[in-house]
Amino acid sequence: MDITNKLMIFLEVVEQGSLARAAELRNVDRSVVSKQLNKLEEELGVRLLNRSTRSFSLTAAGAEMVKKAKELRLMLSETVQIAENYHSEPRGLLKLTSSSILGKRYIQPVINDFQKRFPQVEVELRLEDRVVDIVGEGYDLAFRVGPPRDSNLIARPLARTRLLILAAPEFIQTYGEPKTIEELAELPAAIYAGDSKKVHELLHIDKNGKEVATPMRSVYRANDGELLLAKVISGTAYTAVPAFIVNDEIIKGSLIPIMQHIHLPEYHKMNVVYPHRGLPARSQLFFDAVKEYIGSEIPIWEHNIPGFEKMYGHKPS
Amino acid sequence: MDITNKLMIFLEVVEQGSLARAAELRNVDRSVVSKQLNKLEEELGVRLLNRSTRSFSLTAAGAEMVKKAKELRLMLSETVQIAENYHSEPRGLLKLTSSSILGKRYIQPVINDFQKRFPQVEVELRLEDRVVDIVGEGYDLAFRVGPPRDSNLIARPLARTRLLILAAPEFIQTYGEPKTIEELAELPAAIYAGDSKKVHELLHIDKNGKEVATPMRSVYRANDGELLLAKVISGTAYTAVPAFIVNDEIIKGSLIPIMQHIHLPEYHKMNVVYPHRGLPARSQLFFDAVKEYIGSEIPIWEHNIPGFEKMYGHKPS
DNA sequence: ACTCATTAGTGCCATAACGGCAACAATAGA
DNA sequence: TCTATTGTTGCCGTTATGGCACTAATGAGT
Repeated sequence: MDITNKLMIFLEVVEQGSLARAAELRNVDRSVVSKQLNKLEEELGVRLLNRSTRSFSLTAAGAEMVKKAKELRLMLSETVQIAENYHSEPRGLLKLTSSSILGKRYIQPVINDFQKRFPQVEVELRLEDRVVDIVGEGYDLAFRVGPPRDSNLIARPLARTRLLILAAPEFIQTYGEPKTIEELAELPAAIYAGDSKKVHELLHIDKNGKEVATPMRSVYRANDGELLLAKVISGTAYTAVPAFIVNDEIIKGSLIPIMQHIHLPEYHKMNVVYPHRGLPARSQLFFDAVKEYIGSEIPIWEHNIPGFEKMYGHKPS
Repeated sequence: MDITNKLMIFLEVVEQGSLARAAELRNVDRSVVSKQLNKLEEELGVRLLNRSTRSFSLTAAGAEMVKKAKELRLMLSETVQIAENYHSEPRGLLKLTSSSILGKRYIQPVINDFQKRFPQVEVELRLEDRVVDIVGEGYDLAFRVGPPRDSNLIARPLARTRLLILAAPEFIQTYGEPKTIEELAELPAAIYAGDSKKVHELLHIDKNGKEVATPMRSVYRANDGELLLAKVISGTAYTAVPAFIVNDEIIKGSLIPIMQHIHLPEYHKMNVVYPHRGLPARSQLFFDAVKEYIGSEIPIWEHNIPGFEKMYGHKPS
């Protein structure tokens, strides 16, 4: 193992905050990281990290070396990228992350065909509803709703996602169908509560064209869309969710879009996020495959909602 | 061995023009280079070189990869440089090249003291009168007379070198002392003939201030200054040489500066040449040590030529 | 066209480096 | 004070490296 790889290990230790986590990330023993770090410092003749068993700090040399190592990593990935540009067939590992539903419904179904077309590509799909470190954990693509939080990442739109408000027929029988926002606000709600966001207010556009936030009376929270739908189907709450969460519930009559007359603002787009320009071919091809699967005009999930175009004040595309 | 080192091997093959020469440079078996190159191509999934047993050509990918590899090499050396800046003591190998006389007379004598001061520095001094590839052969410093041929190299002046015309007393007894350039031109001459330059004409500045080249009647050529002096001491030829070649011959009376009244132009400076800015500490320190040894005003070799300041129309410093 | 010196490639094998395991010391939080 | 976790290091099995020997290819010289 030579100096560049050792520098990459060093960089990962710094970025992950511990040798142990860097080792876990690399799927190697902690001793490997410890020994290679020691060797690096010996080779360079300078201490990079002051470390104890629970923490470390960068030396001045280490801080400067971190910058250099980042440049090296970028350059190395550009180098590999150059080679990949000459590949007749895409190859290598494609490491993807997305939220649970996104992954199961809209990514997983694409993979088999994709791998038939490109048998030399290995795909790893990890469903993470938490905020992940896309760069640090080595993802090629991350599928997300909303803009990325890290401005160093690049986001490319995949599809629009629009909200709708759902209730079960039994819920309506029990509470009556609400006609105004005020009436809705009094009803029990199931809301999404993920690591990074909670939807505890409903935004709508009033008659004057202003965005108004109305608190929802939360009786249930979950970080999984399917859990939310299950609660709503049980007839004990309504929910406001993006359309991609809906499967065939509306078609089957298990769920009914309610308050269709109100004007909801456009929700965040679904994006693909990745670390830097110049996607490997396999990433670009997979992105294209998912986009084709979802549909570039009307997303596939909107086909599960008859008449969706006319609801909630949506403008036709 | 991982990808960076393999890329460095690839680059060296390209720069050296053959696997065999790259192997020689690295002091490894040819099979090592062959195997690592093949591995690199396998890892990148692209052919970099089309090769036969006698030649190779770069593929398009290879050409692009060469550029990248050069950037990587530069970045790696900057990385090592950063570390070296933090060394409390200079350390590592200092690889030097110079011509034979330069090395023996003005570099070798500096090394012991230098290594007493900096015991962690290993010095390799190679005497090469041929043109060497400073970058390709991994030299830290090259000691040269005259400007470097490669504009990517940096030259820092070390000392002035001035010519003088020497003959033995016996030569003068045999041929008489020449009084004009024309008379000199008729006499047998020993001339320097290295790989890169031959001194077969004598330049002088005439009464009108113009540089005039006068052919020398060569009866002897050598690529070593000491060989030239030996021939001149034998009384069978005169020579025109830079002053640093002279040892104690003039003081002992074995050689006499002749034609002192003519005006010789300033000769090339002695330079230290190195590949790029940001010398490692040990290089800078060695440069300083040699400069101090030679003398920053009047070079040490001029002390072997009494009255040299007043000869050949030299302007005082 | 032939010969020859040199180069590139590859199988085999000894050696060195790598990576994992286990044990231990250090440490931060409870 | 205790405990869980982290970083370090000795030891050992595995893997990669590097060298040797051999072979095929090739360009220069005759």
